[in-house]
Amino acid sequence: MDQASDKRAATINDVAARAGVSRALVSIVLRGVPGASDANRAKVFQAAKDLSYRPDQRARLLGRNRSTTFGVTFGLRDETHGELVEALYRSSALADYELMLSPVAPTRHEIDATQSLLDYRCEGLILIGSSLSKGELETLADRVPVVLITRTVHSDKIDVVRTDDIAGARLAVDHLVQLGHRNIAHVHGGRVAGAADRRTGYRQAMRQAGLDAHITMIEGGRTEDDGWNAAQSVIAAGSTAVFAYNDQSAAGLIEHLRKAAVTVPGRVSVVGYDNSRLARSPAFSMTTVAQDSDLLAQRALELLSSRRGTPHTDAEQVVARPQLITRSTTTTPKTSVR
Amino acid sequence: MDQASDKRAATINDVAARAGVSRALVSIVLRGVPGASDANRAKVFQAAKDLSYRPDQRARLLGRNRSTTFGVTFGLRDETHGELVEALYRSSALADYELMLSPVAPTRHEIDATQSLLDYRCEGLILIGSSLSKGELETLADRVPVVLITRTVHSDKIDVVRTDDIAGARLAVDHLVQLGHRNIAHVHGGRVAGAADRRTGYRQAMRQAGLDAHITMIEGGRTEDDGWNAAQSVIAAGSTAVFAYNDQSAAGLIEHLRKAAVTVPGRVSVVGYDNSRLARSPAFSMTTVAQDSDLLAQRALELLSSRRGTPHTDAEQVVARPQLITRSTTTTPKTSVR
DNA sequence: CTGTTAGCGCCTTCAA
DNA sequence: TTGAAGGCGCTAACAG
Repeated sequence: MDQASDKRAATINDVAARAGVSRALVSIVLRGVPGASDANRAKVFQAAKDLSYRPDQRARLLGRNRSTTFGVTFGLRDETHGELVEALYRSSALADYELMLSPVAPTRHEIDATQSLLDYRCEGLILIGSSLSKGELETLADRVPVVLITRTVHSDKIDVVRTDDIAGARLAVDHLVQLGHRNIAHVHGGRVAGAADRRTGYRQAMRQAGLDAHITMIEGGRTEDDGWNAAQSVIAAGSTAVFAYNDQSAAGLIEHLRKAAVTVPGRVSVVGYDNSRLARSPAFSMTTVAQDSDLLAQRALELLSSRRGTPHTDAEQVVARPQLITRSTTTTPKTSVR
Repeated sequence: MDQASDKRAATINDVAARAGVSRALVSIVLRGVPGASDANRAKVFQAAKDLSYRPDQRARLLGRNRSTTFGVTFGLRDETHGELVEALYRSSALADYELMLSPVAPTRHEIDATQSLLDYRCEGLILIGSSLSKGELETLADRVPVVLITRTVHSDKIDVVRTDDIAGARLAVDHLVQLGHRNIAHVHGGRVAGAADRRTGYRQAMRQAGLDAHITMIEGGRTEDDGWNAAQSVIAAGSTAVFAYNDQSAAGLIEHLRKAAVTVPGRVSVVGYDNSRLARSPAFSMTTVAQDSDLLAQRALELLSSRRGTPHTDAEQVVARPQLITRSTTTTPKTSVR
């Protein structure tokens, strides 16, 4: 076994030598472009297989001076980001683009994450739940097409693909209103991406239902802890229903309520957001608002692909429709409200 | 702004031209190796800055015929994998190695994930929670050093860095025994990485406590659903305590128990595994067994770094000690057991 | 201390 | 259909 001793990976030269043809021919055959006899084609394939040859990506992309690679930043701690990344891989399998991942974490700033992607000369960047400033984003967009998922920015240089969170929030609140709730609180997401829209949607729906007086904003966040910490305020406010920023915080809230002997949905109904694993799990079986990850991913990829050559003319805003999923954390109010 | 119109990224030639020196000199200066006058050094830095130049990684790594990059595969759906990846980035910041991520998902097999890493000529592979067969792993190891995290394999070609799960399980069970429990069940992890060791540890600890007769294995898994589904069996078995495969399944189990009016820890104590976000959250505040992610990550990186040149002589098995973290899902049994 | 030269592994004309 | 030559952007060994 000459490749165990000689650990260096096989190159195109090795394949050419073994097949007894020129390097160029190997390249032609392996890329599947016309220009080789069937006999040679077979020889090359055989040789490549024998050597378990795979072209060096670095050389491949460098050589043709294109990377055909899109860079993706995402939060390692954020479960919904993971689902989007999965969806991106699913969609990109069909396209002729590769994906390169660059995680964001408390110890790895988003700027560093994008920089490393740029160092590989990615031809486009997909930023999931970015928290970069508009200025930083536009600086990036000057170098390479950028599309945001799960976050909005008003700039003609940056494409945005997102769910209509205002509509999503309204879906949630309308559902609760229809069930007969009036004291509906919102445990919001603070400054997190998308939180502002969900607040807006909540307010709109409440006003439209004539419940202006019952609008109750409660400090929250995106983690279980944040939901947990909001429980006291929910109880104090005498709400019979809560719309939470996301499923995670809803889960923490539900836990705390139940621990305080406030049954869910018996005494308080709860609606989450994202239709995450947690919400789907029988442990919570949570009524929630689902985003269409596959659609978002697909559109993001399409936008980036279409940006080749065309620089940031006018950016597009793709807005996907959310969907309410009714499970078992919501029901009609038992107690009439004061 | 010539770089907005000319969108092509600056190359080393551009920098050299602007600084009025040769390309080689630029390379020397930018790499920080000796061999340039201070005057030129300054000029090069200035030029590079003006052009906001960053070397092309593909060319850089290709040129010196080393990638100085380790590839990492991980499960997008697995929260503990995310924590390990974070730890890897933390440790690698100190080393002279880059990391390249390649996710595993239902639609992206682990083999494809590793292949893509190999295509970039990573100099080492870190496989988190791999589910490849021993044969597949050894084939990989023939091409490049491989280290496994969170999974064991008995091969002299493959390094393993893991927590002593047998000890971890014993920690959990001993804790319950000391509290006075006797009917202690184990909701196990099935065929998932690490599950076998945890079963072994559970059995050992039970026997050692003279509780052979009370050994109760209950079908589980790694998700909330699996824990949820195990609840009926736990109740049926009349257990006063449960050691679960991991925090996620423990959470599902706790939810179901509470819903069935079986208080935790009042009627049943529960110990999880991993000290994940869920366990730490006040919503669960779970007694659990913690793995030292930072240590695992650091040792994995060290092993790979030391494997340069030295082929798979004898593989090492690094075993980290787990730690019991007592929180509020465990207490002394109230009901005496039959 | 500087610049020239020759690769790294692949792709892409172009002529044979 | 095939092979030779040049280039991608960078590094590194070598003379000047």
